[in-house]
Amino acid sequence: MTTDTQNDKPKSLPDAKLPRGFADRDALDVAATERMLAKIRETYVLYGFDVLETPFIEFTEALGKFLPDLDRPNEGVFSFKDDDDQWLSLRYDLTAPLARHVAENFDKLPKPFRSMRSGWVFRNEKPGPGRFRQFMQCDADIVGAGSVAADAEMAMLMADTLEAVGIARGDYQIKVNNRKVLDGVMEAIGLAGDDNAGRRLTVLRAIDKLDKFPADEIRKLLGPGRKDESGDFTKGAGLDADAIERVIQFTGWGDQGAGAQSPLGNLGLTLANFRAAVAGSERGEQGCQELETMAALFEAAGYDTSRIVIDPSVVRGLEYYTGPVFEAELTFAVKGDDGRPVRFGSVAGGGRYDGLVSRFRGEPVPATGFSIGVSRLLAALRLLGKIDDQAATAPVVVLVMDRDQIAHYQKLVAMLRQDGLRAELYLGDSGMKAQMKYADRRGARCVVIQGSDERERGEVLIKDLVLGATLSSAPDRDAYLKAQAEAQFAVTETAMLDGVRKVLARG
RNA sequence: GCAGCUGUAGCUCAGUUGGUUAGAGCGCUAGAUUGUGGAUCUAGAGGUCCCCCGUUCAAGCCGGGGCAGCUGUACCA
Repeated sequence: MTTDTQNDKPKSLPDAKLPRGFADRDALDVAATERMLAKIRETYVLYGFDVLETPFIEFTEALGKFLPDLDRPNEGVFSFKDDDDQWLSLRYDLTAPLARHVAENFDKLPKPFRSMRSGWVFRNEKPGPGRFRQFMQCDADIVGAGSVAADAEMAMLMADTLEAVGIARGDYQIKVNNRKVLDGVMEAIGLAGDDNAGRRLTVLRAIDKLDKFPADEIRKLLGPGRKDESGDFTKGAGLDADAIERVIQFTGWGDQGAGAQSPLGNLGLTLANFRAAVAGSERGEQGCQELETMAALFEAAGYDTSRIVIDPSVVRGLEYYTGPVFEAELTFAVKGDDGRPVRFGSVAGGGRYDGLVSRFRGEPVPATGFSIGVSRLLAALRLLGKIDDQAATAPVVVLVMDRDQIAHYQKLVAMLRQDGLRAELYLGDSGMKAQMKYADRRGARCVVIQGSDERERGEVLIKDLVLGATLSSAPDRDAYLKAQAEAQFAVTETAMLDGVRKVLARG
């Protein structure tokens, strides 16, 4: 705000640019997003969820994102101080606001409470491909249902929703795991207790990277650590060889029929692996039991392993998930503009978070839900060419040949609009050639031209720009004009609507 | 955050061992075409060589420090 700095460089103009991670969205983007959102919402509604809308801004405290031991919000969250010195934040997901809403209105709400929300969320962190600082999510959650039947329903809804937006069966996979199983594995390798909390996190993070790195790289992360290709070093969990192999074994690497790199079709074998890995852990056994129940529900509802699988590499966020977790991934390769494969990560994810509402209320309130990354899903589908970017019907452009006749041109435009045709008058200052160029850029199918000759005869000239474009290879000027005559024709003003419609109907 | 790489026209990039007026292609604007976009030809506009400091008679080029972007990695509700 210092005017001094501005005085130093009086001639410097502000850079017209956006902070990274933010993007403008044009008419095509907006239309495609709205179409996709409509399909997602329709599916959620079918499952009985009610729409809820919450504000972009909440008390930072309500979102629960203060830095540990600091009187300051987490750096990943956009935050500012209000007049009354309270920290406010832009929401970074749609789950924390739901927890606040439920806690605030607990007595009024029917329970279990089925809620869906969609909208922009904000994260102050480094963006990447398919990763923005403002992006759209669409959530569905059930609060007040502790049974894994609710979790199973979430996984099935994820599958149905992805199919509703046009992803074919087989092109996606819903992966399910259970945090209790992971906790059990930690116990089994001797990482129980508060002392080992840090190492447990490191191990879980390493497991989470199974779909990113080969098994040997994971071994390094579980053991001493790993260098990336730029030579940067990541500290490992420091497990001994035995424990490393137990973890790797749990994930199913090297085993047939289970694990991230093996076919996931055999749920029985996967579960058997899990049971072996958590042997001796009560919590781990409970997790296995839950997964088994869910698997039975999937089967009964007709969701086979081509849609929903149990996958040990799914970890999800480390902060609040307490039971089943799920994640949706696209299973086909996506190539970027440069032809290199793009890693998109999961397009949807969620799980059981029994602690989130009880944070506000001292009593246990079970909840489960998931979130679809609408922006990311759209970006992936666009790269695949699966978004039919049908432009909004391009306008008919009425050219201005004689400036003193603007009123009359306006009248022609009004006639088109009254007939329901998207139409506009050229409002710039340039000559006819530039006006044609303008119409071309607008993607207009045709233009309406009226010079003094036509006006005297009470006619307009309608030019088909698409047809006109195909006649560019005329050998000489005469042939060019002659060919052009086929692409443009004169009609009386009263027949203008029919003429324009005729051209538009040419497709 | 950490590491590596890269910053020259709107875009993609050349630019010699440091040397005078920094170039190309594409794009843009206009003319050739009584009043016609896309092709061809011609002309024109457009630059703080990322910023600052230093070395030098002389820096787009060399040195130091910033900043920004890209990639990897970390974190990710």
